[in-house]
Amino acid sequence: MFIHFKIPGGTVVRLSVYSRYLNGLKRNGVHTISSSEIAKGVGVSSAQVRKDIALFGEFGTRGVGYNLEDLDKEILAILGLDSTWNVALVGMGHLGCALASYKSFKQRNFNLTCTFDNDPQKIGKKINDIEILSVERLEEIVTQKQIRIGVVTVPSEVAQEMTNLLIRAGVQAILNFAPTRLDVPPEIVLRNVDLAVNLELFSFNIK
Amino acid sequence: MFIHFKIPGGTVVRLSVYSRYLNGLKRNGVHTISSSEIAKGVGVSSAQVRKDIALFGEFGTRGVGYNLEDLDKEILAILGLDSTWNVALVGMGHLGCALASYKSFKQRNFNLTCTFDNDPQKIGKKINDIEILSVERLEEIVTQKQIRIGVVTVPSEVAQEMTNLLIRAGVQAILNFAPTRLDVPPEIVLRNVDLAVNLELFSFNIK
DNA sequence: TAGATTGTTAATCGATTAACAATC
DNA sequence: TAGATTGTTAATCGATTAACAATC
Repeated sequence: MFIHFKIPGGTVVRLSVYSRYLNGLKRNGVHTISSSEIAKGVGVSSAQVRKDIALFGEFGTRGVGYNLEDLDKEILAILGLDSTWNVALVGMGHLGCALASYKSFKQRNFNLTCTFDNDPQKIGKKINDIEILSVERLEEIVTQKQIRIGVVTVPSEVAQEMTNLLIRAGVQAILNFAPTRLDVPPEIVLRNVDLAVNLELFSFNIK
Repeated sequence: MFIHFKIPGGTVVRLSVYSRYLNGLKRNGVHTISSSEIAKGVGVSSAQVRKDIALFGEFGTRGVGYNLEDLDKEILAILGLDSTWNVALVGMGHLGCALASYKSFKQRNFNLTCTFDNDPQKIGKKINDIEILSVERLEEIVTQKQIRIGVVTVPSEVAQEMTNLLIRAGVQAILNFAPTRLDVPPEIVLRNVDLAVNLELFSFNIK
């Protein structure tokens, strides 16, 4: 699929939401679903649903709706979830362990291939069947396994260093949980998950 | 401060970012800062910085810039971070423990007052000086301590049940990490942190 | 006064919503 | 044919950017 125009960021987030909603429905033997049913299920307008989907092609039938299974497959393909993605995780503290045991990842075709830490106490142990390896071997192994996505759950002080290692090993996207600004070359896709910001939106809203 | 017009959601997120940037600067003895310096520091346009700030009042001096300390205090007050917020956390698995040890919360005036779990093995233990209590006591204690913010880090199956308990106990805002849609009354502020969505944005972007 | 930078208005841009022709 | 629902266009809404008068 070649998309040569700009897709709004919001559309991609919503497609991800639609996708999980459709996944949850499938087992009930439903075969057809309308944009307004999806809209109701996830809390957006039906026009929004149709617009988001129609950006990528004509997947529905006028007067009828969308075939559930087809639509599900199409959206998975749009999101790139029709093939497996290998992921490397650096920093096996509490947050790293939490992510390593997170079942939704595997369900959605993300394969946590290897995890790293620098604590000799942790190296060699297994979390969820994945061995914790020494960061000394990070570059070698991530390169060798051609991993394209890295997750950084180390303390802020070493986050940049670990990021550099991941980039040298060839990852293209980095999900950063350390509360610090990372410097990455423009071709690397960086997303920061800031847990503090969520609470600050609350204090603003309910103060 | 009474704000009687609508504040864009993006503005609040950016104020939170400006605030942490200003906090990081203070020690260097800088007294004045311009919108373009802030803009450069956090990666937005200077017009955006001025617009965001000016929504709440005239905090700068034309021809000069903003007084660093004053601006810092004003933004903290806007975000409601000039007073302490008590927070209750339900579910002391890996993610709960990770959040309980997260230092930025305390730094930003969020006080993790109590944590709950239903595992007898965990109840009574301490994480970061905070005792883990039985969920049976949740309603009683959250009510008594007048806690207004709840964080849900339990498995999806019990997330709604724990949410109901928190709401009955009087919390006004809920931060949900369980990958499930929660039903809450309209007056409750709900935010969902979806860890899977971040990876799906990657697979879309780099596929 | 000349230089700098805010606060604000107007212009631009982009995203959402409404409406409806096309079509099953 | 009548009823339903998509795909798409046009209208609306909101947020960002550009520009500049006000002011130190």
